Amino acid sequence: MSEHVVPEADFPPSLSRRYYLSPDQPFDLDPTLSCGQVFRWHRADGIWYGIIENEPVAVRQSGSLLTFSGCSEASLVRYFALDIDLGSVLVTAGYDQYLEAAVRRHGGLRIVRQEPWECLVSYLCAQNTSIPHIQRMLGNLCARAGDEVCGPAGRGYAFPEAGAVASLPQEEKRACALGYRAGYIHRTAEAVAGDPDWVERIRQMDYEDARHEMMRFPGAGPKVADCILLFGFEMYEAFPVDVWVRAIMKTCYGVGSAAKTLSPKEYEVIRRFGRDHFGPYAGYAQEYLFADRQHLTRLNGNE
DNA sequence: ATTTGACCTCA
DNA sequence: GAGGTCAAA
Repeated sequence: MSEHVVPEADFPPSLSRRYYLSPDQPFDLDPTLSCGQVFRWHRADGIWYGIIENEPVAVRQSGSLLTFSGCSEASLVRYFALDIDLGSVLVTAGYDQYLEAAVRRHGGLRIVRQEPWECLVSYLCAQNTSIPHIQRMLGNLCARAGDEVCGPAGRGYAFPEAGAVASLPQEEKRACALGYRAGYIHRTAEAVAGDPDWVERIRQMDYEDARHEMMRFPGAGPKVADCILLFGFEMYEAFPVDVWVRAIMKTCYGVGSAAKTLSPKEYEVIRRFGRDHFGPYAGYAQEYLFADRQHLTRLNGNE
């Protein structure tokens, strides 16, 4: 697994820094990093390894204590969104019985602040496949096109800039197991490399306009656009609808059809319901419902 | 304007 | 068939 951050010399790094969570600041590393919002973290012996701002980072949690190394406290707080008042977010998001059950089982899950470019590529990869495959694609891409980075927490690969992705030879891309997504990623990388201000432009738009703008990238449809705005741009009203969320919304809220495939029209109906029902933090509600999918899709909806 | 099938890869 | 998208009916 050389594409991941690995500790130097095969023994755990000394996690020299400490951060204490306050009692009114719920946070849990495990559900946050394993819920499927990020794909480049991995856990070994109770320690999570990943990259924040191009630096290898190691983090461990025991209760309210976070021990970590490789980045500053400010970077850690920012990345894991520890400055967000999760309690009031979830109250705002409409605390119904389903959300309550999901929060009970996955408490402390936070939406992390991903880099927009990495987030964009990640969700182009994420269409129509499984999480292990997504992890493999991104790991391959970083190992082949990203710079190697070292630090006190270990070593790994930075996520490659758009220019580096665009200029990665065709056969190298194929070897990343991107499949037909390679074409999307190549053309999107070219567009981004030639438009360095794209992030600032999106940031200045409201959610609906940003969504429209995101869908101009090849391979970015409604689902991908909503994921990037939610995970990469802090637009918490975004309500991505995948097959799981669709099933949950049907089972628990009676929204949507029984058709085999999810049409653009039905996507609109469900995301609008989500936004209206859960409010400006609908995306947070979506993450908790998604995290609890195996439970929620087994309900009969009549209780 | 809506619906259908192909698409890489891996399970 | 999968945590979709696109282009062609």
